Amino acid sequence: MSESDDQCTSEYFNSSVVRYRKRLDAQFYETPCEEMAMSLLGKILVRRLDDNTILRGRIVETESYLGHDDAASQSFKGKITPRNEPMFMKPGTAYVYFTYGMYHCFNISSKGDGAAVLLRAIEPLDNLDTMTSLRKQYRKGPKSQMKIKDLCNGPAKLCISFAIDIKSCNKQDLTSWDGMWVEEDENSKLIDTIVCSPRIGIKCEKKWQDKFLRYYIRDNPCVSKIEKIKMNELKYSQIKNLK
DNA sequence: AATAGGATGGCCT
DNA sequence: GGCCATCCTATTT
Repeated sequence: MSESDDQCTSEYFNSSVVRYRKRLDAQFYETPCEEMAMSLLGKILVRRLDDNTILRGRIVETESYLGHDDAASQSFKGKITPRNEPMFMKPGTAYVYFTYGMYHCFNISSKGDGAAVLLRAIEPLDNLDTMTSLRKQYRKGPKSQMKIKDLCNGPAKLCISFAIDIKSCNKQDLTSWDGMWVEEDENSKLIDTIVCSPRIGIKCEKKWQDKFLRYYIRDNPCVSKIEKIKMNELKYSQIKNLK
């Protein structure tokens, strides 16, 4: 495999057959925010560290931030600041921001006026030892045992596990950068049900606080939080326009 | 199992 | 100066 091929695809093994996963391209990201958030479920996030270690995990939980009309969005009413500028950049641009004085959150810009999708949880797949090490070195005090499902089950946790921060990742183009990208995966077509719920941790006008703009794969153990009451459930095969 | 409070600093008004 | 798309630990039930 040539170096340029390596930037666009990766190989994996299944029943002794080498298959190739395709990097999601500009056409994939050229999609309205809510559809993109659902389409990203099941896809594979890939991160290449400076030492060439490749981290992989399956995206299992996302949230839509719709931009101009969305009271919970940092780009509400079209507000552009130095921080949220990537929300207005080309679909497929990484938007990483710093929050609560110590954490990062990772979004991908979508089609739409200042719209982006927040990645909230990932099922770790490759190089879990590196992810565990990154998480442990971030903590202070005694390092308690880390379960696999706890490595990336939250927006800030997945940033730590995947070494995603502003300096290294913000404003990068995921369709072309060799430090991080998202891959197609045939298993994403096998998702049975997507659960929709209100978004986590937002405080705004109730109308927008209550909207079902969070999406996760039902029954996946790596989702950040499961609500006690029954939420909207959508059959994956019946959702229109998924890529 | 559920809840409360502290950590910690950039951003925006 | 207040807010914040969070996480972790300790405490209570």
